[in-house]
Amino acid sequence: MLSKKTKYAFHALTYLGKHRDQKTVLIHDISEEYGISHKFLENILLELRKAGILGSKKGKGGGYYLIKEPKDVALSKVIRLLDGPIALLPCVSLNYYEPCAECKSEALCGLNKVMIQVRDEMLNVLENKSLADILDKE
Amino acid sequence: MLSKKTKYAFHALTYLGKHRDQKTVLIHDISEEYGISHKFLENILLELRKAGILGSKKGKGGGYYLIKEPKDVALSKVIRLLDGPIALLPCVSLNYYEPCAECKSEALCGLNKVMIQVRDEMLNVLENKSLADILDKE
DNA sequence: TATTACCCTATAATATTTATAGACTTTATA
DNA sequence: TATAAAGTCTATAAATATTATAGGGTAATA
Repeated sequence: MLSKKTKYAFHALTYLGKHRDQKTVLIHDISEEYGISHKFLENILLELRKAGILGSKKGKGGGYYLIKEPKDVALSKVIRLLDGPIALLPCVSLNYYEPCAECKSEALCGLNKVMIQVRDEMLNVLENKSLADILDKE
Repeated sequence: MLSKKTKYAFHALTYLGKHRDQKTVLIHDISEEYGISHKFLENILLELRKAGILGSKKGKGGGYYLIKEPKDVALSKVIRLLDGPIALLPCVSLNYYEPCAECKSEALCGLNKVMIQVRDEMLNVLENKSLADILDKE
């Protein structure tokens, strides 16, 4: 399951996407809208900014804004950023690969093979759907 | 990511699948083979038994054995049993449905729609692949 | 009837996730 | 230029979930 962090990130991005006409949006406004702790959200937005998805402006009149086109923000990117691997096993993760501790041989592991399929099916959706697809439906 | 519990369950099932010729297999043998804590594994096997996947026999000469054909043990069943929902959001889970706390309207939620797609793609593999597919490759 | 091996519940240890705190920097504007 | 607004950053606390252990109970076998 996606963590709250990731869900909150999607909510924030949706809100920012809907308010692209404004120069900036306050953390406060987003946290109010979804009932998210201001400080918790702060950390999330910071990560999104460091990843180049959001921009920010300090000081009075400041806030956050989308720096990318919604269509260029793949859902997979957001999930990986906040939650880490999308794959169900570390040994089939493209971005966070690690061998499985108890596994003797990846080549001979039947689970490994199936989980590669699952991963690819998931990515097929998550890499090709973007913030734009979410915004469309709201 | 799958929990250790689920991974251990798959290992145990694989081991039991490979030793179907024997009447029973000791917890001990499985825990040795994969370096899993005996007691931890015990709880897992118990759950698999309660779910009707394994049978057991008490006393001397006892142990566990597969009660179903490997092809009839869908991977999705094992994951749901030990890990809970396969879906990435509670609001799109078929077996563990819950509304999302911060979500105002499921019908208007863009994430909801995409995550249904992801779930279906995952299930497309996990419902149709079984223990038999894992055994094949080992 | 002694021994083996699973049954079951409770609890402890650890790790992860979620949330909070507080001091700091930048910016607008009165 | 003083003040208040708003994001920055790091640390830590609280809550929750996962992983592991403990120990007595029950059934089967020889």
